Amino acid sequence: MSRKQLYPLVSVDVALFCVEDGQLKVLLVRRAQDPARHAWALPGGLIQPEGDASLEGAALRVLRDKIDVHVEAPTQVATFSGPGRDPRGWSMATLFYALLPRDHVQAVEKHKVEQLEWTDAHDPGRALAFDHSEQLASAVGALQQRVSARQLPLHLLPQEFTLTQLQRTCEAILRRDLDKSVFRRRLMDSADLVDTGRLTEGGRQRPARLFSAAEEFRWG
Amino acid sequence: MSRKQLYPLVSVDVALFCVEDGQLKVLLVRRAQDPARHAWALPGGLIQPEGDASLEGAALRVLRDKIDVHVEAPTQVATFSGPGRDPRGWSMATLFYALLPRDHVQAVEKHKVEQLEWTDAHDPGRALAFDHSEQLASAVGALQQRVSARQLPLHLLPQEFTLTQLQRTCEAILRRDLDKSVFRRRLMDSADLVDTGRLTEGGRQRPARLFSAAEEFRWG
DNA sequence: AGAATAGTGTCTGTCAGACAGTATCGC
DNA sequence: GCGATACTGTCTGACAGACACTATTCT
Repeated sequence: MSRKQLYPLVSVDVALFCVEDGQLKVLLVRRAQDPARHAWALPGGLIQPEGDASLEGAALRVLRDKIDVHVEAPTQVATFSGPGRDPRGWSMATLFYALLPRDHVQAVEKHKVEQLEWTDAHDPGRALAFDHSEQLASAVGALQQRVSARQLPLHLLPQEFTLTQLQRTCEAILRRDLDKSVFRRRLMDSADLVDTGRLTEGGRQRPARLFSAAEEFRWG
Repeated sequence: MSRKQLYPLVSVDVALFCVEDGQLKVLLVRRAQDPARHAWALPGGLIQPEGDASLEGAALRVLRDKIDVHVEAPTQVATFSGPGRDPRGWSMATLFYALLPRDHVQAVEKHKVEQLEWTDAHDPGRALAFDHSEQLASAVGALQQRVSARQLPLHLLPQEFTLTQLQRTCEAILRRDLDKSVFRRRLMDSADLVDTGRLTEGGRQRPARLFSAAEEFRWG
């Protein structure tokens, strides 16, 4: 690209998280087009000023078109920029993360993308295209900070869940064990949780109470 | 502007803070050019892909060109976007804030800008151009969050300062009084402060110890 | 001595961590 | 009863808030 560049390339990238097998996972796509064809990357795409109402709208569109999935409230993390991060020229990418409930993890493959894969978000085990390795680390850090600050990652859980499931989810995000007693004591006061009155069934142990997110719960 | 828009307008805006008279202040400029000519706004400007190494570099350039000032480490807050925020079309602006030491507050006026003014950052007392009122609130919030999380706003202070000055600075940011004993107790452990061994002179009361930022201190 | 600001000591309540104990299910 | 998981109680140490106290300068 040797044209005189008046405008930067503007895109959004999305770190879509889920928790499975006690592990925080992120969705990676194998790129089907240049640049960085065949490399693993976070899903992303260029802004479409005609169609997008905002960067957040663009992030939702990317998830809808590439992964065929809808999420609540993508959260903006930061904007990465510079002349070197994309071979096509001066570019910037605004990074979002989003949380996918564990019972929605049937991400359907679509066109344009060769392959999808859920990978350990803390250690994807490969270099990602562009600056996406750095972006992923930022997104994980932002998510951890939120959870450390007592925000409950309820969007990662099914409609109804037990306190133990919630604890395991937080542990997967923070990558350390939490004390059950401390964890529950803090949740006593939480206005974000509603006791449904129902209990788990079918386990071969004492049933657990089922909770759901309060009507007013918002991530952010 | 009715041309079919392929690229969004990309700019940076900067909330430059200082603390003066026990008040957190932000630098506003009166715009000399359309759009929003004559309106008060945060200093900002369009990205120049030819010259800027990154968005942060663009923020530094804006401060240098418009205000003739250099600051340490502008901090990225968020990116605002949408078709409606600038009359010229689909636009996005990445917001930074920066801290100016109280002894550097001789911001020189330059061309392009009609007027500069330091204004109460918590209550600028006027509507700002574009979405800059919202941006300012975000920047203040981000700064407050940092200070609440124990980060010391040393870049707002002169080279050497007393603990009382530091406390007054934090109070101006958080807009509430802090307890002297508690404040100092926490600073005992801080690796960010170095006791210079010098004392204030010239006051008509007991001299105070002078501190400076540690070599390793970084904002962020 | 008195004003003014610098700096310290101490009591108390809150809360996190650690860990042990009790409860209730299936088998 | 036993294994397994759900849930609760309690001790302790760290720390924040509140507030009174001492220290050191100038006038």
